[in-house]
Amino acid sequence: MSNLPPTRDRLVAAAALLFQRKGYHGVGVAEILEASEAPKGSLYHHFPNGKSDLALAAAHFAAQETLRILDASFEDANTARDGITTFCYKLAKLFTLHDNWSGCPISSTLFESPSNQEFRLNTREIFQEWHEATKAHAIAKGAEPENADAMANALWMTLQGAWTMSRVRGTSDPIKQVPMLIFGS
Amino acid sequence: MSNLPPTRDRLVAAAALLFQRKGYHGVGVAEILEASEAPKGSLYHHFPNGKSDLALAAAHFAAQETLRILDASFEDANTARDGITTFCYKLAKLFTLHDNWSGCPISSTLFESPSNQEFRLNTREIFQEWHEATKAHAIAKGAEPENADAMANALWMTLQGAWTMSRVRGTSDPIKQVPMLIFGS
Amino acid sequence: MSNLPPTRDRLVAAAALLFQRKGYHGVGVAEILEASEAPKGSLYHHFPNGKSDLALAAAHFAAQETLRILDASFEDANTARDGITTFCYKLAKLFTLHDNWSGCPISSTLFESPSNQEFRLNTREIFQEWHEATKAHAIAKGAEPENADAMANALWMTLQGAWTMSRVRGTSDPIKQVPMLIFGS
Amino acid sequence: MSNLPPTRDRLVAAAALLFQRKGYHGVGVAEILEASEAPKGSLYHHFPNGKSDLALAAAHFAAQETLRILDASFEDANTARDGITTFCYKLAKLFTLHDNWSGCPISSTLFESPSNQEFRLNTREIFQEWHEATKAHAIAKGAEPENADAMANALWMTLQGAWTMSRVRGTSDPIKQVPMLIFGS
DNA sequence: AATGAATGAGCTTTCATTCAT
DNA sequence: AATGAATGAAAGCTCATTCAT
Repeated sequence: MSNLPPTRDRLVAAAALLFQRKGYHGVGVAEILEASEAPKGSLYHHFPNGKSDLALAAAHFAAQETLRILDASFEDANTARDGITTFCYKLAKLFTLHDNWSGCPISSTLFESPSNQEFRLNTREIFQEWHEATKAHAIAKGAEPENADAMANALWMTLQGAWTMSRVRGTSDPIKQVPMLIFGS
Repeated sequence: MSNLPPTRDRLVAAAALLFQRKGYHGVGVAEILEASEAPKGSLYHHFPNGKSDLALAAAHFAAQETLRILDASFEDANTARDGITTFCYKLAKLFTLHDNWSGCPISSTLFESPSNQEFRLNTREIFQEWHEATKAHAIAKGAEPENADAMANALWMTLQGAWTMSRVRGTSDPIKQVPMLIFGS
Repeated sequence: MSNLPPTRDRLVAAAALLFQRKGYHGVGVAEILEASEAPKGSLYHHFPNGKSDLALAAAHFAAQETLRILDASFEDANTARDGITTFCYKLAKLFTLHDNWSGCPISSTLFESPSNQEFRLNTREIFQEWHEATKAHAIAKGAEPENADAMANALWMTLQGAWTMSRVRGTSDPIKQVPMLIFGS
Repeated sequence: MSNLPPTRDRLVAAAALLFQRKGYHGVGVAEILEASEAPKGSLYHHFPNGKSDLALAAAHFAAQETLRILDASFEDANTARDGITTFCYKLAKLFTLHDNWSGCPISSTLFESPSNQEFRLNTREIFQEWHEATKAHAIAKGAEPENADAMANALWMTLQGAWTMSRVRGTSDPIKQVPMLIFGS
């Protein structure tokens, strides 16, 4: 009867997309329910703590997606710089696909209220994973460990700024500028 | 003759602070009213379109504050790098004063605003002003125009990322790293 | 199986009564909620568009009630005039029961509705039903089709005026005058 | 400097028009102020009791206008029927000019809430004036006093219904039907 | 595992009015 | 006679969540 993925998965995927575009407080549960074609009562069946549980699941889901893109970017790369450059161009393409609006999937989803310590901790954990993965890829492509660490740090910091700037300017150009900013022209 | 009625000013200042910390949707009008000690009906007298109007006014107010800090940072600077470094340290200090939480006063305030289009227009305008002011200061301190432009671009992009990272990590370290990231160690 | 949830029914019945007496803008949702002993959130569960949706439902509910009174009035009538006269007296009695105030249940409810266009569509539909039912009854009691049509037209137009006049004068006399006005003394 | 009528007159005229179209509760004081280009604070200068005072003034203003139209209609009439027919056609024309929407200027303005005894009394008074004027005109054109009284009664009752029906159907036809309904074809 | 009606606190906004000048 | 800023009660509505089935 249904080729759709299970309800839980649909909820997570829809939530990830919506939170990334409109922020945690900018999306209502009703909107997520409608977008995922999930029945009204099922959210609290799968996520007993409701919206915040769902946001955490959505953030971790999006984090994995991002890691997959990172891995793919380094697959055929000769150098760390190559891998990072490919990664940024893939993100730029995604940004354009998402109507030139969606930002960092994690900070958009989990980061609107200072009082939520759990959100902050999850964000740190995810950013740490991203950092480690990037560093490992750089080392695998021949970078010195110390250098690889600085590179990963510069990448993710600059990328955060680029996501913001791309949203403001309505173009993916800032995201594409990231490699130049961190490696020099 | 040019001094606005205090109520309006109080509303704008309170809104700027709150939006910067909690985001547009994270702050209710009741909270702003309470913080500014303004009666409920006054908001709509001064800002007929309500919360979104107030957010715009708050963003422009915060933008001017930021410009003042920039100007002060360059006052006693010998070089462009000096001025930018001082500016980042002043922002880092402010960040710490604000409970290690508040981010870019503009994107925090306007990012989740109902209308993306209006947000973009106003934010671009403000960022453009910041860019031009920075560039002018750099040139005044002896930088080549072309170089000054690149410097301003790198500053504001990296700073956006640093604001986000500082919020995530709960420390002003990322903001302090900005000069190193854009000028090299 | 076909009995709607009581909450929805209570809302509609209470709204019909209140709108008929005080008009669309003269009744607040809080008043309807209180009269129907329904919790605040239920209204928007059953009527997603809120007050205006409820007013439409209330108008259609009241229209059916009115049709039932019309049918009952013609049940034991020998002639069309008899049926119409009985109908007017029944309405006059209801008017008195309702504190000499309530007017046409449809125009009272929908006249000030936000959208003139939607009001017109729904009111025309209801008035058409009333007209057809009246005409059919008249024919069933032996009236010529052409004559029955004119009779129905005269009845409903005059009755509208009588409802207004009765409200102004605070007495059901104008409603009782209707048969005389349309048939002659 | 200004060819505009005095502020008070502009307020009354604007209010009369707006109330006639949207009802007492359907019009806010802000809307009236804007339509009459009156300064914000002047309403309570001219009408110490505010909106309700203004509505009474607007109703009496509209009542005089209507009387003027009635007088004009009888000026060149040979019979009472002629005068009434002309009057109805003039009103039908006005109805069309007012976007096929505005109803009886008095009941629209003063008649939305049962609790307002003052409004009800003023409406009765105005309707009485209309009735007397009509009766006097009919007698002047040769009608028997008793007949003239019945005629006036039928006119105003049917006209109230016709105003409602015209609004519902979006055409002035019901108003034009009035003479036929009260005099026969 | 799944459902949709029910819930009431809280939201932004509109309202007619009052005040100081 | 005239002004516009100030006012807070009340408006309609949205929200994330809970409940009975």
